[in-house]
Amino acid sequence: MGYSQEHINKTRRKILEEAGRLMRQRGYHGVSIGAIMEAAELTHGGFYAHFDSKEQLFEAMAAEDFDFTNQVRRLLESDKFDRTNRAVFAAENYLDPSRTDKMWRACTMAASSQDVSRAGERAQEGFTERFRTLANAFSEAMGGRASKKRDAAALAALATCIGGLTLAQALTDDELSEALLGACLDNVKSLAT
Amino acid sequence: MGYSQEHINKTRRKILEEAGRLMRQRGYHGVSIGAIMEAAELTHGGFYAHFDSKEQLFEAMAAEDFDFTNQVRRLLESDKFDRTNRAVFAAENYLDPSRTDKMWRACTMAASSQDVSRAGERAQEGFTERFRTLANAFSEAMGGRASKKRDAAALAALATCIGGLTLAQALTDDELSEALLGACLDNVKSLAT
DNA sequence: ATTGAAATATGATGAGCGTCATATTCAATA
DNA sequence: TATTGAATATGACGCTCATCATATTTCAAT
Repeated sequence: MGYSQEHINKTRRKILEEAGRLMRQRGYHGVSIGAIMEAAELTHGGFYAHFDSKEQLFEAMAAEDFDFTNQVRRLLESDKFDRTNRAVFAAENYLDPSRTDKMWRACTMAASSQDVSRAGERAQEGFTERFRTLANAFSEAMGGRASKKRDAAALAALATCIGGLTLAQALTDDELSEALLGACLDNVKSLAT
Repeated sequence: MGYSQEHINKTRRKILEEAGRLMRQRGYHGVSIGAIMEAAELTHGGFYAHFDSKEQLFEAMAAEDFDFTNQVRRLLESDKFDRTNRAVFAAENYLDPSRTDKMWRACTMAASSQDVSRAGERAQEGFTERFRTLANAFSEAMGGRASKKRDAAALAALATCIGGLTLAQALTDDELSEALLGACLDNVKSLAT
């Protein structure tokens, strides 16, 4: 009876993807349920068949999130690039100046972390778990053997990348923006070796 | 006739301060004009005697901003601390774990940069100018003589500090949070020498 | 003391919001 | 094919919001 589980999952995922895209772009309070459902090619009322509330949607988005952050993590974990330092390769990818484009707000950490810090504990917990996973992947993708020191370097590198991209997206001066991204990349390079 | 210029200026500044505090804490869309004016001990209608719109208020806040960022900049520029590296001293101050407290969202760069990146060009211009000033002050507070390399190191250090604090504020795990701040500080130390 | 322009307060408007009650449509099952 | 429970659509609710028109208060200049 009713729709197939596959269709339901697909719809839920579509809503999550559009919600993520719009919330990264316009912020949590800058997007309405109606706008999200419209982007998912549904009507506003049906939303509550998939989520209990807007807040719960944000929690799911912060935790699952089909976004660029996860792409980077997969890149870090892939063993296709082990010839050289994978962490540096990922950072080069991440700090690409074209990411500064307003339409390219693809990384939740660089676009919505401040919304997360204002959200409830559940959203923060999901975000924290994702961050921890990313930090581990980053550390393992760096040079040298596993150590507290390497973990710390990975944390600093992450902060540099995410902070750099966040700030670059807020600057109007393209020259300054690119200088910032370049400086961040250099910093990651020296941290990774 | 009417109120003294001093009183007007004081009121305008009070509104700006409360707006800054509330917007850093709850986000641009999370605060109403009414809430801001109430915090400034005025009523909502009088707002438009001081600002044309909410957007213009945000522009003024991003540009002037009586916040912790400016305190840090003044610390960087002060020559009271020239015995050792002022940049490291400022970073130690900035990356204090107690800043993670939700009530302590004092730095515009670590609390509102994502709102700025979603705002109009005027707000971004003011923010950019403030960032540039801060970056220059940071570079001058670092070890070694002036150079492009030192400027780049200052940019990376800024991204690390601001990114680190932003992320730490979004994490629920205090241990991870402190490890992150510590790793960022270590990174700034090595960048500053 | 009077004045008057500007700051502040009051109240209203129209739009948009999250949520929910209800109706309709769908497709897997019997 | 008929049934049925869930997904989706429609429409409405109460509320909050930014903004503005209007009234009131303030106090420096006269």
